[in-house]
Amino acid sequence: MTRKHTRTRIEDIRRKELITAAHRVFLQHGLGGMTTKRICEAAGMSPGILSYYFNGKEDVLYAMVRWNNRVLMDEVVAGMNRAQTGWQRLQAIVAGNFPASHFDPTVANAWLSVCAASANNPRYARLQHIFYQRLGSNLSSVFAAHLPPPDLRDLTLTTSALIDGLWLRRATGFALTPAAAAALVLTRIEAMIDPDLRARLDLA
Amino acid sequence: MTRKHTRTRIEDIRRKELITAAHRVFLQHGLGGMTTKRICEAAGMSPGILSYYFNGKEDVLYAMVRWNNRVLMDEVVAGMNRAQTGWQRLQAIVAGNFPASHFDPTVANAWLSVCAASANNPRYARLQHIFYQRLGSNLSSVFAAHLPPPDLRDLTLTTSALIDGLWLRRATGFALTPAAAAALVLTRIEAMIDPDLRARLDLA
DNA sequence: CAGTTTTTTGTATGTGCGTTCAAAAAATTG
DNA sequence: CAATTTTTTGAACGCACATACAAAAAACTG
Repeated sequence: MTRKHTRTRIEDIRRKELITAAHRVFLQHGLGGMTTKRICEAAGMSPGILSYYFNGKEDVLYAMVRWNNRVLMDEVVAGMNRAQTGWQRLQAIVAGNFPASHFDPTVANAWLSVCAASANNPRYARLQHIFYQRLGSNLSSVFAAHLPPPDLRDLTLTTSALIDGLWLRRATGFALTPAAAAALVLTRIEAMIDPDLRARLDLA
Repeated sequence: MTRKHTRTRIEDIRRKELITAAHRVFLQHGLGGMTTKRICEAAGMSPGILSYYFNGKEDVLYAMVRWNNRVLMDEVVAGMNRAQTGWQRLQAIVAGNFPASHFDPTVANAWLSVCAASANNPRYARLQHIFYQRLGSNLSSVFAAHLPPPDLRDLTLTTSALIDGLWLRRATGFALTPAAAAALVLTRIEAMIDPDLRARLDLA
């Protein structure tokens, strides 16, 4: 039992070390630049170790993307919980999609390479799907009581498209701060809803 | 002279054949799935031929992306020339960015893989830059006389981000027709400018 | 048609990758 | 400390690919 326990602990430690190492390589080289050698090197281990703790490179990448998505989602939820009004919840959602420490060309490109890879990787596609659904349900929690479903659908689509598009432009090196990006999205949302609704969001 | 002429003609023909073959492979497999073997096979030629007419695979890919961008730009310009009013010119610009025959998940993914590759390929990055600048200058030709530079800049950024974002969503399989995408973008632009300006665009 | 040049072929070569695995090292146990 | 199990190593293998190149085929020439 003690033996089993120790074994499991080390296994968990190594797996997490490999995942975070993979994340570092990912941010620096993008999904295409991630090689077994580089990941293990970044983790300070031998190349062969990867197959011992994972079923293959794909497993590490998937775990890494999953972990990364999880962190981002948690930040958004935390921000929403701190919010008092509907508009503040909206601010938290938008701001959470432009994390100050990660809205830069390198990270944007890395994220982009995952989107591109989703085309031929159902597991990545699934993670992306979940991500979009989460964004949609967050926005719904703000607007559902005030908008008919078709308008809500349009607003959700526009917002997510706008966010993605800004990330894409950032990937090309376009000068844009996280705050400016968030402000731009919020301004556009304001232009899309009627002033009456906008006012009500400051109360609820 | 005759000899030289013939040689050049065949060279041009083969190069174009390889480029269009590369384009077909590109649309089907994305940038990452393009191998010399596949390209030459699609062109009905032997694998070694590529090195004879190009300096390497990168050259073919670059020529292909360049050619593709050119075709898209030409369509937009043609549409703009047919337009009578400012609003119609805007419609042409937006519609031209959602070509009916190419706005589908496969093409969107292929395009996305180029964006991802731009990170480590200055030549692709340059093509992308030109593409965005062209979109910006087209939009400017509609709005420049009516908007101060900062507003114009914001409108251009929002519009291009929205367009890119919709392509990105389409890449994930999101159900969206070219017409619906164009209509959505136009609706959002309408919401961003004041009604007076909107009315004037139907005249000029 | 023989001679010459252009074009095409298919194989050979080198490279980088993911994965495997026997052996070494380290840790654990009695 | 010896025995056993767990963990790590690093070289070896197979595969896919871009490219080079000598040989073959085709086209052209006088």
